[in-house]
Amino acid sequence: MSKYQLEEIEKKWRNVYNEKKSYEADADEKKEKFFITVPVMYPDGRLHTGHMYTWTRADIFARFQRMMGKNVLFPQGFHMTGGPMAGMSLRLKNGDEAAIKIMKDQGATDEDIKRFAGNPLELGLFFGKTYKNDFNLVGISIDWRRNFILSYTEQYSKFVEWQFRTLKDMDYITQGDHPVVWCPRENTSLGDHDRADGEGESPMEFTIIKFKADKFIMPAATLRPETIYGVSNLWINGKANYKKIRFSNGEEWIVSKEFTEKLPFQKNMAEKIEDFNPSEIIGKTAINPVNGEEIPILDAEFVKTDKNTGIVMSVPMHAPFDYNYYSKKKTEIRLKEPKKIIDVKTNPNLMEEAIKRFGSADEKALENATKYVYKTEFNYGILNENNGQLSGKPVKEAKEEAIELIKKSNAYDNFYETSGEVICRCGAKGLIKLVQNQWFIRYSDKQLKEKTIDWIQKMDIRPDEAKAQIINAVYNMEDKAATRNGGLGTPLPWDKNWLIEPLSDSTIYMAYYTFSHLIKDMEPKEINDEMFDYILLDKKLDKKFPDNIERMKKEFEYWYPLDLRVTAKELITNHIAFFIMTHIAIFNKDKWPRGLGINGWLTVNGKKMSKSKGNTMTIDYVVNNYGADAARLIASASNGMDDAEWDLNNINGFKQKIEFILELTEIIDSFSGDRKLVDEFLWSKINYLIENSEKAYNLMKYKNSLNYSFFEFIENIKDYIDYGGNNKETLKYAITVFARLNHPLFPFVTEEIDNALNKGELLESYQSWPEIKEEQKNEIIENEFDVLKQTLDDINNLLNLINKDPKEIIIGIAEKEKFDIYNKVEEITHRSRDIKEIRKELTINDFVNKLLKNPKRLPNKKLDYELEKKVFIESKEKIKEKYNAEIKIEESSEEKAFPGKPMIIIK
RNA sequence: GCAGAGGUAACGAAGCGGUCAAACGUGUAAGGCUUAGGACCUUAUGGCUUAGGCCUUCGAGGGUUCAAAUCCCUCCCUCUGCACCA
Repeated sequence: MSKYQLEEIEKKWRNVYNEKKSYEADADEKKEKFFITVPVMYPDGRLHTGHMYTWTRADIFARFQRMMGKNVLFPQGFHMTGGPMAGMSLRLKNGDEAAIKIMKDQGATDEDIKRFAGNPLELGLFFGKTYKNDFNLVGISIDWRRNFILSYTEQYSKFVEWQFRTLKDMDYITQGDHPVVWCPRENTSLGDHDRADGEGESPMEFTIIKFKADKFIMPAATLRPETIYGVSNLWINGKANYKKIRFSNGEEWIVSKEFTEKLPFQKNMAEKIEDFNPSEIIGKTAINPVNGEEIPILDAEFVKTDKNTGIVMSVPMHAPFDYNYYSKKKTEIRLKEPKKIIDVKTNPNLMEEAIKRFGSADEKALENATKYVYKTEFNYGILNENNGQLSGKPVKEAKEEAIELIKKSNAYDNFYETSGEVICRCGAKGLIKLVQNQWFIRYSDKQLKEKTIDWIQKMDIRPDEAKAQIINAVYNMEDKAATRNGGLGTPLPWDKNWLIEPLSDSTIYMAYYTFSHLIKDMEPKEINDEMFDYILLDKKLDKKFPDNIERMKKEFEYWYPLDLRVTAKELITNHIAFFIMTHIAIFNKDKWPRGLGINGWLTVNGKKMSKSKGNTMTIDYVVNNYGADAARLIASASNGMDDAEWDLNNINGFKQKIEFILELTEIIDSFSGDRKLVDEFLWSKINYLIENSEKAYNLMKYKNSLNYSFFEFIENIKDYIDYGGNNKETLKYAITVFARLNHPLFPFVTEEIDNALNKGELLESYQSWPEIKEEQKNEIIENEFDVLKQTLDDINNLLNLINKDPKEIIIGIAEKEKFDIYNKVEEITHRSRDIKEIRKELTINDFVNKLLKNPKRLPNKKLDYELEKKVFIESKEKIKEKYNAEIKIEESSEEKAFPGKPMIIIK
């Protein structure tokens, strides 16, 4: 009959925790506080165990801190700002079958789906509810009173407005144009997650150089304006559709038909668009705006019209495509020798070399050659004497100056294209829209960066490796577009056409948790900036605030700053950086965040657990089948930022060991022996285990904590019994400590065990973490029991070798003199490991020679002659039982009897 | 491409100058228990070895050191982020 009735146990303690409101925390000046958060969730689908990973890790820390006697606040909010939920709602409204199936698979009824279709918020509220259930099931210790929803909770929107006005007052907000990948059909920006294809592609800026030809302008698009002095001709595709467009300033451009369709997304509308036949201009000349040179306009089929303007400037000596086609043309008509304008010292004939190496037979070959030439020239090229004002500049630095030059000649413009093809989920091809008058947060601010990096150096970051990454992220930070025009969110207070986007309205909301349960009762219109200035920035105002606001201030003052923010590694370069920087920008120094915990993914068979891979398990499934405590094993799957492999096989071993402890708890009264050496051994070990698990918990290295607090702990209890330990007090103490060390990991079953033995208070409710007792530590005893263990191993080995049942086993302990020499050498090793030096301090004999034979294996732990003997004598009965043979323990002067390695004779 | 983090036995993962053939877990194998299977217990799990021994290993190659998985250099491979997107 199984002792581990996990369902009953977990239900029982879940109820107790609920009744006692164990997770609800309020300001209490008498207790030290600890404030921990995990980022808000976007409730657009059911949670699975992969999500659980981060929250369980945070919860373990929260419980650990409670046991250290701290008043712990662990709140959790949701957010519904942004696009995807609105997108899903829209898809449901359009009757998209795939979308409907996704919802149904996650437990939504037809009724629900109808509701979602009209209102994305309904969808969020629906899943939000399931999240609360799932969290409670697993025992995530959240204070739900403080839950709120970004930016659906009206009071919170007031907070965000305050945040943005404050940033604006501090001059951290600017306005400007900004290119984004855009879906022309859905009329919205296309984030990576909204794309059917082309993840990771981004806007790429091309320079447009306006070449005059007749009365027209031939706008050539290029990534390399610095090659302007090397232009030999322009290319136009004689077989493609071109248009002539006129702008309000009177300029007339010749461009591809496709370009005219993209143009409105980035520039002012053309006044007039007419068809244009490229043959009208082929063979005529254009003027290089920088040096006035006349160059021919030539026909080329390779010119693609769906990229850029459809007009290409040709630099044969530095672009393999141009080189290839120009060479061919040269045999048809008379053309000038192209000019070489970039020198690379190590590769004087770079172009020939590239063509030879990659070939010129097809596009692929030419593309590879192009990559090679561009890269080499960019890194090592110098503009030679043919470059007018640019002569002598390294290619790396010439681009900006070339653009200046082109601007001066009134020939500059620019255009954005996607860096690769992007397809929207709706099927439309993505393009670049230049969003105008976009609002930015100035994260590029140098002083702010410096202050932030300074602070990050001082923060507690777990694991340590994450620190460099975060500093790097801040260092490279650019201005962040903070608004968007679609989806859900809080309108920007001074420009209500814009909504504040999700990564910008979620940088300091942790402060809101401290009073979210109080502000909930206020009418949004009662809430104003003055009040937030007073609560959050401690601005002394000539004004008396009502009691509720004083209470909010008190909560904020008590709980803030945030002690630990726990999140997965992919948020480092965006959310985490924004979060720290905004805190530093807005708050006083004593409110800046103190710590971070970063983790990797949860993987199954090496693949990230995610819905799209179909390798997930829902929370309720895991809890119902394996129990909440076992489900929490997830959190100990890894120590740091590396991905953590989740293996259900681990659960069996866990359960079995728990049962062992539960059984021991039940029969605890049957242990009635006196205290012996082996008791001292276990007491000493327990201190070692407490120390190490505490260290591991503090670093959030839960894989290590599990090792110490669980596996090694049980091994030691087993050893204790194996070596003849039989004392009730010792075992009771051991199991009590065991329960407590494991409580953060497995709250329910450990509460049960502790309660059965001690009938005390809840482990969550007072300083229940076991103390380390220095006076119980005894290194030599631990060493001598290692000797015992090692000796038993050796006996096993020998028995395997000789393969017979032993009648008698003689264990010969070395003489006291040998121990003295051994310990002396051990002591000397701390000063010197030079064999010659050690020899000087000893009288040489055979034993000393043997001891010093291998410099790698010098004595390294203290031993004790009396103890070694006693350990074996005390365990004699147990050894006898084990091997079913006569056991003789005696002193031996044989060579084989070594301190820490008794002689073994098997008869 | 740029930036950061990693590569340890069948797998996950500790160790981060000497106690290292390498914790711990999982898997696998043998024996025990059981009518049987599962679960459980014991033992083994780099190679060789009929008395506790020897040899070869910590991505690859060099180097520093009496001593390197651990420190330094070069190379190869994997993961993460690159922003308006949750």
